[in-house]
Amino acid sequence: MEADSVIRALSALAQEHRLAAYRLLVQAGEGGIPAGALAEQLDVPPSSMSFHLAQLANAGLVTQRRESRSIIYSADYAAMNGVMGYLTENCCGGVPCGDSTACLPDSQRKSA
Amino acid sequence: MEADSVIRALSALAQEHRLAAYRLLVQAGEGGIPAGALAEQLDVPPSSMSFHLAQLANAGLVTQRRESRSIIYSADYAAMNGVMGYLTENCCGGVPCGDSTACLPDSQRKSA
DNA sequence: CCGATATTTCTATAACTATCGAATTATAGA
DNA sequence: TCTATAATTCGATAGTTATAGAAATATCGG
Repeated sequence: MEADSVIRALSALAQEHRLAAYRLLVQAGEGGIPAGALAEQLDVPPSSMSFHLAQLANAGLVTQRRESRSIIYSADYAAMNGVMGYLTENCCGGVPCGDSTACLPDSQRKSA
Repeated sequence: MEADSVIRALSALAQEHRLAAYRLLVQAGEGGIPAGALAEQLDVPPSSMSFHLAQLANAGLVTQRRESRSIIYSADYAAMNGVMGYLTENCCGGVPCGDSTACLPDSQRKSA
């Protein structure tokens, strides 16, 4: 992962409504949440929500799929892990440290 | 950790020079790096670097200490871990997942 | 105290970002 | 096709952030 895409991801998350939406999506898992439901839960007008979701999608943090009239957003865990890995890379001056940052939905988990 | 301080931390990191500076500090460990050395390594004018370091400090991501004429900045690992924990909280819809995000310098490590 | 070094604060300007109503596009059911 | 629902794009405005030179502050050695 390179600096530029990490910056886009961090910028995307650095906003009240987007951070809140993203966390709901992270917690929702693979099923995702439709745009309208996010707008309602966060009490943000649909056009604003759409703007924010577009930023998250553009940053690669979420994916979208149409399902009938709804557009369902879900968190992309790989992107999140990439960002966290970038931040902790070679941390602590070479001292070994427990920086295993990993969060995967069931389907992407390596069978142990 | 609450939303507001996480947003400040993410905003602080969502900028080319600050992200680069922060990573150098993360890698430098507890010894830290003086402001001038960061400005030089990143090829940023001192006044701009100072502005950016102030943002990182304000977000709680770095600490500063004076040492003779220099001001030495170091990464605050606890803050970084707080941010990552906030992002991954309750991830993956309740499915247990390896989201142990932790990065500590030697001195803050719990003796196992 | 003086000159040199290290860094910050001030100031102005340019560029970017958020907001949200209105208009538009896409889908579904009768 | 008509109507309702779901979401996005457009457009104007307000607010925030980055930039970097010049001036100010702090520290050190002699």
